[in-house]
Amino acid sequence: MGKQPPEASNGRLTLLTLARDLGVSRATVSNAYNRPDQLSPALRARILARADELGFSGPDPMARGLRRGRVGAVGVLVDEGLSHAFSDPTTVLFLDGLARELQLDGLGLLLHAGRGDGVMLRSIRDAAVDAWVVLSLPDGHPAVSAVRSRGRPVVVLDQPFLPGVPLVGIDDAAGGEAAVRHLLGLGHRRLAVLTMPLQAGGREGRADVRRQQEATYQVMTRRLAGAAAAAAEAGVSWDQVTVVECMANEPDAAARAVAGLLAGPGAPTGVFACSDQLALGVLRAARGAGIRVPEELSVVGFDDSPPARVAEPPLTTVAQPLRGRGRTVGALVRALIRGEEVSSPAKSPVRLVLRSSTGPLGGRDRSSRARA
Amino acid sequence: MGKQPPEASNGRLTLLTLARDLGVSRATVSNAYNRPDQLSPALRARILARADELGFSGPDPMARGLRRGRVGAVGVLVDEGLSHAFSDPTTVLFLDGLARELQLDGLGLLLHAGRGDGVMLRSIRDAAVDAWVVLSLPDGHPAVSAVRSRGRPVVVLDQPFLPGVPLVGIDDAAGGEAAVRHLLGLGHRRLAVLTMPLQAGGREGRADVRRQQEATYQVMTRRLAGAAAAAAEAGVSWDQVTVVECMANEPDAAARAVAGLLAGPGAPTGVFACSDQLALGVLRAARGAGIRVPEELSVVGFDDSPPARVAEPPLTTVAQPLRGRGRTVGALVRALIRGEEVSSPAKSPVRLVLRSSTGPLGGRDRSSRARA
DNA sequence: TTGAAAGCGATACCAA
DNA sequence: TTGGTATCGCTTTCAA
Repeated sequence: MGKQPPEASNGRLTLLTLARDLGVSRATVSNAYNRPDQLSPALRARILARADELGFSGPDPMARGLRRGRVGAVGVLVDEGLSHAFSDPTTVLFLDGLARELQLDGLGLLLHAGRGDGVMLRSIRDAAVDAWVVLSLPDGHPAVSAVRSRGRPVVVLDQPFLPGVPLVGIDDAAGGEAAVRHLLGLGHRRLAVLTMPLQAGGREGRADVRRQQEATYQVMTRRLAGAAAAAAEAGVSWDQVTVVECMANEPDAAARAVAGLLAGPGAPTGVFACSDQLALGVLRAARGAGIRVPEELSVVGFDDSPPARVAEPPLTTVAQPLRGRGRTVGALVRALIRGEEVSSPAKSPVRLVLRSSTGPLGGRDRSSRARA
Repeated sequence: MGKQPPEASNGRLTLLTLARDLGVSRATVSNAYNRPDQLSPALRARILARADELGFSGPDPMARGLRRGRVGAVGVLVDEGLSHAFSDPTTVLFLDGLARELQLDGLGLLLHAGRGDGVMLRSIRDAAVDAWVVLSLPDGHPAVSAVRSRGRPVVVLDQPFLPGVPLVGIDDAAGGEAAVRHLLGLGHRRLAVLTMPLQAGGREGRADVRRQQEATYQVMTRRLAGAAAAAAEAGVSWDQVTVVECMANEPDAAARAVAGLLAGPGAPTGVFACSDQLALGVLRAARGAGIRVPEELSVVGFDDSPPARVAEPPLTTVAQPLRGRGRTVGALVRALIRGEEVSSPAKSPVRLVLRSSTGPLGGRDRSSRARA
């Protein structure tokens, strides 16, 4: 007796408390929860029943986690605040796919949002997780190195590229190229490209080539490169293409950013927005300015998110698998946690979906466009 | 020596490894991380620097969690899938407020979504969290009891009511009442009320009084009760009010649910939708049917979510603090984790926000409404 | 099928 | 200011 731990000295219920109560060893109780095959069904039932009576809800997750080396949670790093992230249907669908896949192994999602300030870094350092998912963060985001130093598996969505870390991405360049080629094919020559923030803390307005090259969001770099390639192919100089950066990946930001552009002289007749969110903003701005789409203005989006389908008019856009990428990332994470080696899967192909937000140049009456 | 643990036998880096390397005790290293005031700045700097060199990213969260009895995470229970939950701006803003508040104590959010199936219950049982937030779940949702039995603090948003568990809610009845009274005040007598699902797994279509009473989403019960009270006050029998239940709290579901209603004879001239999401669906359906709002149809929403402001026309709606409720819940959770006693705060007041989706009966030409 | 004992890695007393 | 030591609650060989 003397050697035995004090009887629930704590008041808290533990495996041991329960074992004592039932007159069995803790190992047996543990097995009742973790290895049903290691004891008789009858005994197991008795244990579980008694546990329920006593209000014992199973082994303490922390202790079990320490012992087993796994907690059953995956940390997810998202840019900016939660409301920012979740206001983007693209992210939401990704997370949904990810959550579903991870649930297969009973893994939960631990969200970490922020710009990489001290608080965020601390909470990354202290988070009890088995692996990490980096959700499209810019180069140099402090959270990324914080996560890497934790020494657990990491999977990156889209960006940043990290040597030795599996990355799930798409062919962004091909997407940008397809979008712009489509506009050019319709006869448009006065083009504008709308980008999400090119660096942490976006800047609104024209982005010159230098700003484009300094982008820390590689996804943007690649889509722009694709767009430029398509332009070059058609003999359109990239300098003639107006590249406008938005403050955020939100319709409002895009609407604000293009308002002046659409109204001015020499306004573009074709716009490639690097996300559907931005494209929706362009549609809104056009509507506000009385510009008809697609008769007077063609708009191409990117993502093929649900709102693209119900937009007015429905958006021509570059489709990428949204929920599917979540599942892909989830599968990689699961494999890594199991200790398997994995490498980045091939980039998902993209596909231009034609809807009614694009049309031939001068498809109808363009005179109403004359203003000022 | 003999008694000392093996030298990093594991290969893994621990406090002890580092302590040995530096020739100090583990307590000192621990203090370097957790109690800077317990050692000289110089020593602390030396320890941290060496840790960085060695790639030691701080104390193991699980071990620390076990020892301290806290992990630094809060479990959040949401209905249905993540994509469902996040497609509702109301939820997103709530989570944003919650996350911000919890971040003050370095607490992360561990998401648990689902209908309460075995997988969800298991992951609740195994989740390492310090407290729980229940996000508007119906009575009898299995996850709720799973969470309670975990014996950690719980805070409920809106529903279900649990004795002894703090709940943050609003005056739903007053909201419903204000909405319907407003419609009645404008002269509307042919009314319809649109509800979110009344039970887990909604049903689309007319909800008779019995169905209304059997609702397991108490929030709906209360809003309907408020609406009924306003009707009674104006001498309108509740039987004359068409109550339609939607399959989900989404515009599409609402649009589907009311399509027939708006077209038919004796169509309502005033609709109270129990959420902005639903109200947006009504606007869409009306537009699709060529019914002008507010000239031919008045629509009141609930929540005052961001889309309500930019809707066409902007929605008259019952405003409730969205992000603010997240902060409130977060503050309660923090207090509970600190071991303080808390009780439910007073219900937030609601306030009817008048915009342009409502107007007097027959405000303009109603003849165009004649059909069939 | 069951039980005893050895850690998992860290924290927080209490001495020194 | 620093170091020893008990303990947090559980899982998992290994014997019985």
